[in-house]
Amino acid sequence: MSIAPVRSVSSVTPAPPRGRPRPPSGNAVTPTRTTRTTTSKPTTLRQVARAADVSMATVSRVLAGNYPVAPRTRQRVLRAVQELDYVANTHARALRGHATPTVALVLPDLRDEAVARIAQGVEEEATRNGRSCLIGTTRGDTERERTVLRAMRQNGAGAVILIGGGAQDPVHQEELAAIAASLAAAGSRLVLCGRPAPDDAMPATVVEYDNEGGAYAVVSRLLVQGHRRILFLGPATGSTTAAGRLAGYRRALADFDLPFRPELVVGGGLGRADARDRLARRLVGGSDFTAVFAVTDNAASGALAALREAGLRVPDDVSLVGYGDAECATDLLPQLTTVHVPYVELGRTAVRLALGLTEGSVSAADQRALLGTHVVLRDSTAPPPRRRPG
Amino acid sequence: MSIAPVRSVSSVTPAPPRGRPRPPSGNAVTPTRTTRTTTSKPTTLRQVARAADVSMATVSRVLAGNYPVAPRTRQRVLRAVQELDYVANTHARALRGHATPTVALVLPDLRDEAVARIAQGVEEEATRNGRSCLIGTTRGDTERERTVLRAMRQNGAGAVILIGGGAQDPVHQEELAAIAASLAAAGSRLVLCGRPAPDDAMPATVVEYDNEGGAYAVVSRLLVQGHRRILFLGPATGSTTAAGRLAGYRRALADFDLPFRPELVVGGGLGRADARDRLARRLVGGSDFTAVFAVTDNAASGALAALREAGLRVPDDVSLVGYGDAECATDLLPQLTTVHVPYVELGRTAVRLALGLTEGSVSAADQRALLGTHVVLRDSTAPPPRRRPG
DNA sequence: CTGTTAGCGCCTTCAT
DNA sequence: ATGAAGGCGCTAACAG
Repeated sequence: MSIAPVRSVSSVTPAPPRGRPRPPSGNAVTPTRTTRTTTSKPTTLRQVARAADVSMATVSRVLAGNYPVAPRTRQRVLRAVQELDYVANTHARALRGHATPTVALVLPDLRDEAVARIAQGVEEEATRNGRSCLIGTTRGDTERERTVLRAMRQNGAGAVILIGGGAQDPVHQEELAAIAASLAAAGSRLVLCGRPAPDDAMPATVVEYDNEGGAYAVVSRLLVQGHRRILFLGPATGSTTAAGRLAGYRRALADFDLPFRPELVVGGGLGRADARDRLARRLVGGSDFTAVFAVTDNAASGALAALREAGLRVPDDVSLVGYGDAECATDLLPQLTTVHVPYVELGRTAVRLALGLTEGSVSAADQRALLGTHVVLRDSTAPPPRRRPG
Repeated sequence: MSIAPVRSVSSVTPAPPRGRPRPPSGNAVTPTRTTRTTTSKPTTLRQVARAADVSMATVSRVLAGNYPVAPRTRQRVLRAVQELDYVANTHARALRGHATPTVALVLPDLRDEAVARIAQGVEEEATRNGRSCLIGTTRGDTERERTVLRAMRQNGAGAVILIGGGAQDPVHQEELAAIAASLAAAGSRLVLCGRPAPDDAMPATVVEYDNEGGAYAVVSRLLVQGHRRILFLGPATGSTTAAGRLAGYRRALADFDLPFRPELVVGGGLGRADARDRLARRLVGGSDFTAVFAVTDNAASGALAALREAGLRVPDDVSLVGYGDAECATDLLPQLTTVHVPYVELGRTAVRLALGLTEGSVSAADQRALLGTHVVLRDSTAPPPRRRPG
């Protein structure tokens, strides 16, 4: 309910320049630092060479360290490098063939917890392999997605990892396939991460997690505890993610010889507010279920609120499970039983596959990885009460 | 309590190569796509020129579009470009002076919600200005921080934005200052984001938010409601962030002519678990306060759990406020009154300052921006009960 | 309108 | 052990 009223307290303050003028700063910050205050262009190899009174080749060799150089010359060069604060120009180096291929990461929005986790994994594994990591966001806009992907390709990314490119739009899929092909032709590679492969013909590596299996496991858990009427809270269609979870739900029911009851599918979105509203409406006439399987932890959070408002205790009256093992899962009271998704590892794996670092790797052609999920048992489930509440 | 037991459900599956061999795929993905299946090097301008039977300069001009070219030739060139799937080499272009300077982003961990928000802001503003965005994580390791910063500098970043470089270590600060100077000398710039300037002599731009003011505002709010004994839940020292919030708390008290009572400072960390434990212990002998100011929303979440376990209702018995306006603030029941921090805008501003895009900008030297915070009123506060509970 | 030429900064043979 | 020279792919003068 209460959409937060907002009270402005302090306002934006484009601050004045620092109060006191920078003091002369008695000791130089770094002994060897010269006073190069002018905003100038970076030092070049040639300048270093001149300063050290050697040829450019020698400087290069000293820096590369893969060739014998007289100790005395080396010292001189090194000092000049220090003195001039020389740093090699990456572009020139790349041009010469010594490129450090970049790993490009394209994602909808970093504020999404799952996305952020994958991104963290990607970045870690990328730098672990000496690659730097370029990032671009799309806000879920398919057109922007293509633009960004192309930009990444142009930037010479050695691999492009796409998170959440699961748009159903067939046109977009074709474009994506074209980009993937183009990338492949340039010796790079497209990796789809965290979403099932959209098209079997797309020349892309796919890294996904056992979405359906996780749903199956957590619903089975409820069934084993004795629950027979389990609400599915979330969209039955639309996102492939939700569809997969529904599939797992249904398979679990089938394994227990229980019929699938469409009236136990509530629908709605993946978010908290929607879940809360939908469930609250569903609860007006009392509850005809003993457990709720929410498609996401956020939805579960909403469900918890709705249940509580309806006077139902969790897990005493109704059991509740979520999906994703988000931070909020442990913030809830009771702490939420949920399905853990190895997002960070997903990102790591994506990079490994993209770089061809997988042991026992298959052909250089398309590959695929499926990471396991597992149930995290917390406090939101219990056997169903003797008598149905409500 | 219940540290989640973990049940492994499905395991890691290095999947076999795709089942059916790629079908001939009746229609080519893209009409103009030629079959370049070999993982080769990207097409060069020269190849395009040869294919179109023109000089390299002409191709360049067609692509740049800033020079008249005969329509017929233009067509030929364009087709060749399509045909060969040509993409300009960024490095070569950069070398020639047409560099699109990169914005580098250095941060401890993307999984942190606040960090992710800042990062999102940085990325948005960077691409909005035609810059690509390089990212590197440090895990809070100061040495790694320096390494990453230097790497960014070497990568030719046009600006480097550092999130959370608030380590107290003076040695690190000096190193940082040196890097900042080096960056400045190369025509780039270091922007410290979301943390107060560590050293007044550091040649860096600083973007921060009104940390102390937010604390002052939210505590004032409690005081206005009639609360007189307000618990400060969080570290009193150590992090500058917490220190600033404590300062705001104290100033609010002072403005109400109330003494600062050290026994109302609970201590602990910024996280949820610690807050919960500390507060629970504090509550054994009953509560001697009517409100709690938690330094972070996570801490507030922990506090809520502890209060509930102690049989105290929020806000009926005890009011609770947090800081940061995290996602979880609305997930809690009751929804948490907290201080909103404009993290995304912080990131945006950092980029704008870094790129010198601020209107009415000051000298090119150090600048500083202070963004306002504001209280978000939700449901976790109320006037204190008549009689002190407990 | 188009082609030729000369580098951007670096690395790497090839000569000394 | 060091220097000179050529070229990575591209663009911007300068000719035609």
